[in-house]
Amino acid sequence: MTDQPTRAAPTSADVARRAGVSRATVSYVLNDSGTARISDATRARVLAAAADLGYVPHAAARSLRSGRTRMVLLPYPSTPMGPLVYGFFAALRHSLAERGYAVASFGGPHAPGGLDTARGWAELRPAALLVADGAALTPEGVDLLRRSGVGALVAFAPRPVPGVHTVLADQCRVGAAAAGRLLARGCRRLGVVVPETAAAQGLGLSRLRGAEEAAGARVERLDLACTEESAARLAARWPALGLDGVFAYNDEYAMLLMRALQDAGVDVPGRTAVVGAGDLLLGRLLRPRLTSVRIGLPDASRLAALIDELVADPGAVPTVVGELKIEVVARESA
Amino acid sequence: MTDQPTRAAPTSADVARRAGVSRATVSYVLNDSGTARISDATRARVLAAAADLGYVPHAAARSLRSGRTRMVLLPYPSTPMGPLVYGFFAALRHSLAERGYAVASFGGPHAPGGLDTARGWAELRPAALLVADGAALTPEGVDLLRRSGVGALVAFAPRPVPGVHTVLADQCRVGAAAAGRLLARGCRRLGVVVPETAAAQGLGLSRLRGAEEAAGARVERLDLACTEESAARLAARWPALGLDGVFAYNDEYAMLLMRALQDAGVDVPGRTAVVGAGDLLLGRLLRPRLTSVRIGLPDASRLAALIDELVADPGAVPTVVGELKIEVVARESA
DNA sequence: TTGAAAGCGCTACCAA
DNA sequence: TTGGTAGCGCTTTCAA
Repeated sequence: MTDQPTRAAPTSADVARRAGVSRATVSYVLNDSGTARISDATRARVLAAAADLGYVPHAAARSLRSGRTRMVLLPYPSTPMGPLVYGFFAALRHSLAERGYAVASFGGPHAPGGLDTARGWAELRPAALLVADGAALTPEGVDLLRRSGVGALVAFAPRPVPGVHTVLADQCRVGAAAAGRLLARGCRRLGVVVPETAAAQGLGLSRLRGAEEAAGARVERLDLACTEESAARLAARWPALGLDGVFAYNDEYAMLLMRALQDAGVDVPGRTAVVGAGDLLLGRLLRPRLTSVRIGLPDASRLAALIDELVADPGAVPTVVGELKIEVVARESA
Repeated sequence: MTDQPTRAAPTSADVARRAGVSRATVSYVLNDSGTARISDATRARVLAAAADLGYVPHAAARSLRSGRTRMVLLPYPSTPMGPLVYGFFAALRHSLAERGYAVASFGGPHAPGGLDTARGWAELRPAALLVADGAALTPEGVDLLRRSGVGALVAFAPRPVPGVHTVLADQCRVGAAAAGRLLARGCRRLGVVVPETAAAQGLGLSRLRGAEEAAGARVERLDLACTEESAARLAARWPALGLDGVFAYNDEYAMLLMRALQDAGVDVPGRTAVVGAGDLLLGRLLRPRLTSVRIGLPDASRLAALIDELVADPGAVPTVVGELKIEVVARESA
């Protein structure tokens, strides 16, 4: 411990005392309040005092008193974020910051979307909440959040969530689009990769289901970990599997699998066609160039505008406010 | 139920009224306070009332009253996060959550590390602050944060930051290690890629400087955008550049450049050796396999433990608390 | 075992 | 143009 006296953080009362004015005046000056007109001399004294003391307003006190927050909560999804989602989050942070919101991402290893999680979000009394993983939102959770004063409640979910503005994001459609492409190319026996990572498995299973719905019983589930060894093992089984088309979950797994198949002497796409998802740059750098399912997320600035409106008018009736654009980008691998 | 629950969020006073007890009792029950012993009957009544009303405590009010927070602030760095940093952040969130902290990531388009940014962080009165981009932390900013009560102040920075527990993270060393590898292989004229993206340029220039310090004047700066076109343009100039070794900023840029060089008929590593950074899985999938600079981040759980200690004893003298482990993973490309 | 009451730091209404 | 002041919702000491 240093022998320096630990000075407590200065409060607005300290600033007022130093400037020789009241706390109200300090508040007026520091918030540039239009209601009260402060003389330039007083204003300067207050500002100087605040700067001298290194005054920093207390966000919790402010929001407690004012009853509202300019915070948008953007919890981390339970599935690992790829560059796609990460880029979207960054763009959204940017757009919302332009509108004067602070975007906060929280995320622990909690069960996503459950009542406890919803309570944890509600405790922060955010102005808006955007849930990437909206399927897990329960009606009780939605009710809790609404009653706690969350103005804008937006979720990505496969189907409309009652009481919530929903962006339709059905991962099945990704699998269906991939399977559709493979079937159109004449593939008869399809494989679909499901990541072994627990966190990514939910997404993988949704995509698998979509492929099954599109291709019927001609689909084989392929569990794959994100390692060269796992891919090599899968590739070694390939002749026995007898698959002529595979949807590899996403572009990264596709790169992993394609490399293993090529190393095992399986011609792509001649013997087996491969489809990825995400349409990342890396797919265009592979040889053969990777056919991929493009996943078009909503426009971040438009979503920010929507959130802004909903915060201003929290009574708006929840509707479907957007949808993922799913399309196959055909290249050489399938 | 005699009356409809109000639209406004119920407070602990509402719970107290419904349970027929005082607000103090409600607080005791809901916080499992050891100081006061509450009869089981009362406890049950309070819990039932809270559940009925959908009571959610108000985090701001709680932290205002108690004067402390269990929040660790982990602002987004100004440089775009790769999978390396993202994974580290996720692990840290996990470790800190185990210790009862909520990790919050904020990030707007603020000037990183400036005084305004520091004030923005200080307003939240976090228990701890971990700055990835510590070089921009000014002494005034550090002072402000300290005085606002931040217990643990930890930063990643190229050199020790006064008043801050620093993890030494000098990006020059990445460039130096790459250049060292290339020189050891006998390369005479080196290129170093600097990303054109504004956000990544700072990191790129640091790595370039490190390479220059290691290799003297034999280094050529190569600006490259993250697109195939940009890479093709660079590759077309390659014969004129006369370089026999290149450090490509990171593994992704290395993949991009290597593909362009190969398409332009430049043999890798025969004609030009290529080194990446980050040691991602994708480097092992490329042919030739990518030589890469591994960047070992600190152990997340150890860092979480340190933060926990510092929160408990905020007077601890700031020291260097760790260092990036930089090592070259030699493969085929260099 | 429970209740009354004093604030935490701040904003905003109402007087002066 | 400025000051007094009443709370926002919560925790916690002290009394009952």
